[in-house]
Parts: sequence; structure tokens; C-alpha cells
Amino acid sequence: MTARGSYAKGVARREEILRVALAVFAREGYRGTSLREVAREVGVSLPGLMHYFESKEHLFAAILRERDAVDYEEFAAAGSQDAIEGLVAVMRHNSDVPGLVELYLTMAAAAGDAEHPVRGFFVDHVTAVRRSIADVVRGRQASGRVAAGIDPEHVARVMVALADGLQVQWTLDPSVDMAGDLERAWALLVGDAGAVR
Amino acid sequence: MTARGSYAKGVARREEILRVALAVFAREGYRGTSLREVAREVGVSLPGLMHYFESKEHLFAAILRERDAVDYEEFAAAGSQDAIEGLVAVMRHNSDVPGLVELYLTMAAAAGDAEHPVRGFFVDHVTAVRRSIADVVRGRQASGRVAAGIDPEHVARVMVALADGLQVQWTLDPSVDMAGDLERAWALLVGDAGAVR
DNA sequence: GTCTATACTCTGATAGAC
DNA sequence: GTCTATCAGAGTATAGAC
Repeated sequence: MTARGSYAKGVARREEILRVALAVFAREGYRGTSLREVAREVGVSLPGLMHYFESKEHLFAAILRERDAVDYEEFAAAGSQDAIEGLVAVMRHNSDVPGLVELYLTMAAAAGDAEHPVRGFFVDHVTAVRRSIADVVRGRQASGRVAAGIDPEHVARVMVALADGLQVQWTLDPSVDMAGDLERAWALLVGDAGAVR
Repeated sequence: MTARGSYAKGVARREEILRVALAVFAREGYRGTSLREVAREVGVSLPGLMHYFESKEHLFAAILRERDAVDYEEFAAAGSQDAIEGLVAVMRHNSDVPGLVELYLTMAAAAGDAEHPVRGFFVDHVTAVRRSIADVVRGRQASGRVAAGIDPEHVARVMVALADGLQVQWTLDPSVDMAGDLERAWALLVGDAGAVR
């Protein structure tokens, strides 16, 4: 009863595929990149690649989880005081990886399908980010920096929506300052007393 | 030098295709709907359909423009005092057409490609909506309902981003109140004095 | 200009040998 | 675990009838 990827070699291969696929999509973008190309770049056949992922969509879900983990370590956890600073840091970094932004947005749209494999990732992702933002709001309310009348869950939904929507506008016009707009909106939403300084 | 669709019959056909395609995608969603199916439903061959649209993506662009025009007439212009009310009304209506929301989000992601035919639509769309929102902010600043320190362009970018991002969260969880969240965010962003009542 | 028939290419996916 | 071979379906392109 050994699951796929349980053996050392399989695990390494799977990780290698994930790493290469992430790089290829970051470089080439979502469209115009086939699994055959990813497979070739890994040095494996298409069925060889598909041995590790049920479908193309499952691969995408895995890529997004992988990238989320990397972002969290590199930008959110390290060097950020709270979830808002972390979110802003990730958004700032996003402008360096347009291919991944495109992949993320495309999958966010696809997650609307109840059957789509990426749905699970997005539900988890949105839930986690919303919770951490709501916690920041509650924390600042406890210390009096933010008015008690503010609804933490509402602000959390709004900040997540803003992060996603700003990425769309940035792909249309790279001069849009995603991180800056997010930060300014946060200040307006929770009141200037709660602004990041 | 007669363009495609210059004749009365062609114009009618093109409109019929647009109408049927919009209905099919609203019903079936973006995925799992092929051009062959749309063509069959129109009662025309696939090349017959493609005679009116350069490519699948051009058809999508036309669908989005058509839908935008309908929404504007039906919800924004009629029964709404200003651009914010109109935007909220369209968002409220969106929960009745999940297939079109999915199509819109998918194309919004695809518009990141500089070569993609829908890019033009989204640039126009975002520009127009942002301008009308910024005008509302400036109008309220002139009448003193909104503080002069608020940046109209920033608020406009934020409101558009919010509208897009809330649709993503709504597809993940239909209990999300897109219109309500948008309205509350607007009140916070421009200050309670400027809230819709 | 409008439209059909046919065929081409590429995609993700599967079957089965080794 | 990985390959070769093959598949059905997608969007697209061309030829030509009316």
C-alpha cells in the first residue's frame, strides 16, 4: 500500500518537477506553456510527469501551494511584523514574477468550478489569510489603535479581495503600485491611527 | 472593401451568435463549453460561427463588451444615482449569473497577456469605471461630504480591485455578500460622512 | 459575403510493455 | 517508475459552394 511518491527517488522527482514547473511558468507564463514542455525541461516524458500528478490541474494546485509556502517563509514570516506587512511584502515581490501572478489569477478564476482541483487550495489560502488579517485588526482594537466599531472579518475579506483585484490591474498596467495601494487602503479602512508607519 | 457583417443578414447573425453565446456561457460556465457546442446551439457550423469572429478569444471579448453594455443600461444607468450605486447594483446582479462571473474572471486573468484580444476590453472597462468613481469622489469633495485629503484616483483603483476580488471570494463561497461588502468598504474608504444611505 | 465540409495541429490523457 | 504509442477533443485553417 505505497502511495505515489512514497519512495525516496519518487519524492525527489516530484519535488524536482514542482521546482522546474514553477520556474517554467514564472518565466513563460500560464498560456503557451504545455506539460510536454515542462516534461522536456525536467528530462522526462509526459506520462512520466503525469505519473506524479493526476492531471494538469492537480499540478497547478501543487505549484500554488509550493509557492505559497515559499512566499510565507521568505517574505511574510521573515522581516514582517504582522500579517499586513507580510501581505504587502508578498505583493511587492509579485511584480518580479509576472508569470506566477498570471497563473494565480487564472487558477483563482478556475476555482469557481466546484470540481476543480485548485478550489481546495484557494479555500484554504483565502481562509488562512483572512484569519490572520482579522487577528491583526482585533489585536489593534484591543490596544485601542483601531476603533471598536470596525468589523475585523469585513476588513479581512476586503483586504484579500483588494490584493487579488490589484494584481489584475497591475497586469493591465505595470505602473500600478500594488503594494502601495494596498497599504494606503489599509490605512483608510482601519483609520489613520492604525496606519503602518 | 466590405467588412464582415456589413450586410443586414450578417449583422443579424452576428448578434444572434453573441446572444446565444452569452446565454450558453452564462448557463454552462466557461469551462466545458466548446465553440462547437455554441455553434450547434446557434444552428450553424463551426466555421460558420468563426466567420464572424477571428478567434475564440475575440468572441469572448465581444461577449464581455455586450454584457457590459447591457449591465450599464439595465443596472447602472437606470435606477442608480451615481457610479457607486451602479457598481453595487451590477455586483448584486452578478450573483444571478455565475457563468458570466466565471467568464469575466477567467478573461481578466487572460488579459495579462499583452497579445490577448480581451486586453483591450479590460483596459477600456477598468479605465471607464475608475474615471466614473473618481468623479464621484471629486464631486463629494466639492460639496464637502468627503475629506479633501482623499485621493480620488486611489479610491477608484481600490474600488475596482475590490469589485473584482470580491467576485473571486464569492465563487469560493456564495454566502459572501459582494454588493454589501463593496458598499461598506466604500463607506470606510471615503469616511462615514460620505456613506450611501 | 455567407456558410459547409474537411482536415490539420496541438493539447491533456490513457493503455500497456518493460 | 518510466517509456512508446495512441487517443479524443480543442481551436484553427483552407477550399470551395452559393
